[in-house]
Amino acid sequence: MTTLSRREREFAARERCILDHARDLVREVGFLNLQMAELARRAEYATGTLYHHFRCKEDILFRLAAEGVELRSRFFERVAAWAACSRDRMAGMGYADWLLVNAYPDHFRIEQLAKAVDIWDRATPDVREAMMSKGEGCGNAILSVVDDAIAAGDLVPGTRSPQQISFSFWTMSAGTHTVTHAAGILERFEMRDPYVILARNYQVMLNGLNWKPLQNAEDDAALYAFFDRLHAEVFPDHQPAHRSQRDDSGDSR
Amino acid sequence: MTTLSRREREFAARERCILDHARDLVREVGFLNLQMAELARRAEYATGTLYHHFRCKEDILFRLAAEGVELRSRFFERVAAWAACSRDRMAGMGYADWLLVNAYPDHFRIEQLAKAVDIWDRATPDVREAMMSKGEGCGNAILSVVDDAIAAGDLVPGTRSPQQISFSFWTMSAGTHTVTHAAGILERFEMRDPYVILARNYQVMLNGLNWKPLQNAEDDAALYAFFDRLHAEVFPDHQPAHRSQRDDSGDSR
DNA sequence: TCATAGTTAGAACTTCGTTCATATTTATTC
DNA sequence: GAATAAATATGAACGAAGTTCTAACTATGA
Repeated sequence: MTTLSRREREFAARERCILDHARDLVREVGFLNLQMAELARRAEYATGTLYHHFRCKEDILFRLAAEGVELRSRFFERVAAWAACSRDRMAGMGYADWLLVNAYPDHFRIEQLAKAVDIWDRATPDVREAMMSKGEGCGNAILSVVDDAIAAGDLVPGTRSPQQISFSFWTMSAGTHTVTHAAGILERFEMRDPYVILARNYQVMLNGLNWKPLQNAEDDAALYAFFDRLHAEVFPDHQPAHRSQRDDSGDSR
Repeated sequence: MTTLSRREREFAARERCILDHARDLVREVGFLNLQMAELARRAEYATGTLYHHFRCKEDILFRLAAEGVELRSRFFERVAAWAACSRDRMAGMGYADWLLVNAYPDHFRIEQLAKAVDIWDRATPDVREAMMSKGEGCGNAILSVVDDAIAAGDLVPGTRSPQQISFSFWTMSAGTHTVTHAAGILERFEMRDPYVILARNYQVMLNGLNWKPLQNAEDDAALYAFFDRLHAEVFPDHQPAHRSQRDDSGDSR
């Protein structure tokens, strides 16, 4: 029993080691340029050993993607459970995504590549499934906020389903990631702090949906105060994503 | 002179042939699974011949992407030149994107893959640059509508730059594409007609920005009337992207 | 008809992802 | 504690696919 679990521990540790080195390598050279032999060399194992842990190269990518997706679910769930009005909680989702970008700067590219059909098809179905299921928390968290808003009377859904309302915010976040991380875009279309703009867009969208309490979407001071409050109350254990307005320390991507 | 231009014509025709077959193959098996030898076989040329036209596999992808990007620019420019109020022209951009999806159903995946860093880095810089420059019309068209709106007094930019306002709509469109085309997403999160939702989101965002004339974002009849008008006046030469409300023919997505 | 330039062909080369037979380590039994 | 068996690690070898190279071919012009 003890011996078995020790083996399991060692196996898990080795897997962790491989994944860590894989993450580094993906960041350095990209997934397509990642060589299994080089990964094995860095992790100090033989190439064959890698295949005792992962059935193919793509599975490694999916395992990396799963880690980011899971963290995002945790972040979203924290925001959904925040003791704040429904509007602030929805606005907080955009910020949570921003935090994730800081925690795993290259996560978006990994996730995007994993979901590109070409690579999707090559991965093992159960590894793929595991990655997707880690993301279920995200959708549920957002949906719960919409439901709360409707129940509290902050939002009148009208002809829209809660799913459709969630979809709206989802596309804004996904699009901001896409445009921000796509090669050669931001350089051309000069755009600073895309995630601040995303937060503003959330406010505009919330106002457009008549999601109470309405707020002046032009008020940057209020927006940064919101960031400060959200960070202090929900993510005190993380570096803030935003640079506080009166403080020039901190990082903003 | 004549001989030279005939040669050039033949060369161009061959290139066209290769690109057409490449587009088919990408649709069928994906870009990563596209084999140069198979492409050569289909186009009825030798593999070596392909390399007289394209320096590497990735360049083929970028050439395909460029065609879609160029068409989108043309679509956006048409909408920008439409004799309609600034708000309708901005709302029309979302519809133009939808038309593009119908014209080149697999374009988004191609463009997304091309812009993934891994592949981006492998392509020849000038082919990459050519693709990007085809897209300049898009940004300019959107920006011109924002500028017109401000000039006409339909929109008060406040603290936002015209670029930032364009960015908002851009992220919504890009995000809708991302979510719609990513493998395994829509199947899970059941969502019909994502581009209709995108159009609604445009209306919500326009209202949130207080972009005049304000419109009831719940009014689907008005939305479909807008689709009909836009299609009739700007894209009479294309199949409509939407299914008309009283007519069940036509395609949606 | 011959020389030249451009084009095509597909075999050979190269670079990986993956596999597999062998070596090694660990666990069990006498 | 040595011997056997099972599990695991190893890296050379394999095979698939992108790219290159050179010999053969075609068309043009003198």
